[in-house]
Amino acid sequence: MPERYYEEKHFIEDISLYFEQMGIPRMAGRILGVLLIANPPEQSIDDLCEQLQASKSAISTSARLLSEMGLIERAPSPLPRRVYFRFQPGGWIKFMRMYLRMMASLHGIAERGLELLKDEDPTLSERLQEAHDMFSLIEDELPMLLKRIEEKRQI
Amino acid sequence: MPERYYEEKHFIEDISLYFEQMGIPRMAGRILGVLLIANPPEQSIDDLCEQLQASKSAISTSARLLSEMGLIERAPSPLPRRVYFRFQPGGWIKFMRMYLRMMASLHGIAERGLELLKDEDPTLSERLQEAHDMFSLIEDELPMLLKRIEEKRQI
DNA sequence: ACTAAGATTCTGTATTGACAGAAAATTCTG
DNA sequence: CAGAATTTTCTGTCAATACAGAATCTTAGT
Repeated sequence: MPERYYEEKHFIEDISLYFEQMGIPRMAGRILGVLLIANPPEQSIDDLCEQLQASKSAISTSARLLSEMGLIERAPSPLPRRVYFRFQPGGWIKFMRMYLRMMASLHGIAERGLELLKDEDPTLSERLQEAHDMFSLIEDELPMLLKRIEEKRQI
Repeated sequence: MPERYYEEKHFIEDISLYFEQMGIPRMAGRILGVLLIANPPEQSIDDLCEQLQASKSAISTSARLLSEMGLIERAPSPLPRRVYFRFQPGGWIKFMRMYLRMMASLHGIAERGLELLKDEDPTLSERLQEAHDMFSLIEDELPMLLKRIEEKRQI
C-alpha cells in the first residue's frame, strides 16, 4: 500500500474523532472526511460503503445528518436511481452558524438564570452577567465576521 | 413546593442538556448549573450531592472535569477537610478559549487535507481552502474579541 | 402499472460511557 | 504519629448509542 493511502486514512479518522468530540457520530465524521478529499468530489453511497467498510444503513443515516447540518449535499447523479453526495460549498460557514445558534441557546438560559437572581445581592449575578455580556458580544460580532468570509469567497 | 424550586431545577437541567450536546457529561452540566445560581456561591461536595441527588464519586469526577476546563474552582473552605467549589470568574471566557483550541485542531487537520490535494486540480482544494480561510480569520479575530471582553470586565 | 435496483427506516446486538458503591488515599485533629 | 473524617480512584452495572442486517419504501424504466 502506498504511503498516501495511510495519510488519507489518518486524515479521515482525525476528522471523525474531532466530530465525535462534538457529540456527532463517528461515521458522519468519516463520511465528511472522505468527501473532503475525494476525487471526484461526488461519491455514491456504495462508494462510501466500500471506502469506509460500513453498511448502507450506517452511511445513509449519517449522510442525512450531515445534510441537515448543511455540511454536505446530494449531487446530481450521473447514474439513475443512485444518490451521490459531495461537500457543500459554504458548508463550513453553515457549520459555524450552527455553533452560533447553540451559543444563542446558552445565552437564553443564562438570562433565565439572571431572572432567578434578580432579587438577590447583585454580586451574585456577576457569574451570569459575564455569560450574558460575552454571548451578546459574540452574537453581535461573529455574524459580521462570517459574512465577511462569505463575501470574500464569492468573489 | 414553591414555583422557584421548579424554575431552578429547569435551569439546571437546561444547562446540563446543553453541555451534553457538547459531549460533556450531564452531571458536569448539572454541577455548573447549581454553581451558577447558588447562594452562597460556594458549595461543598455534600451540598452538591444533596441538591442533585447524586453520589459523591459522580460529583467528584465531574467537578474535577469542570475545574480542568476552567469553569469552576475550589473555594477556600469555611470548614476544615471539606472541599468547596464555586464558579470561576472569567470561566466563560476560558470556555470560549477552549473552543478556539478545538477549532485550531480542526484547522490543522484541514491543512493536512490541503497537503494531500496539492498535486491535483486546484478546484478540488476549494472545500478545504474554505475551512482554512475561515479558521484563520476566526483565530485571528476571536482572541481579540475575547480580550476586549476580558478587559471590560476587569474595569 | 409492474418490476427491479437502490435508498431508507426499523429492529436487534454489541460496545461505550455514566454513575453508584466499595476500596484506597488524603487531610486534618488530638 | 495515630485515627477519624472526607475526597478520590477503582470496579461493576445499567442504560444509551452506533452500527449491521432485514424489511419497507422509492424511483425509474418497460
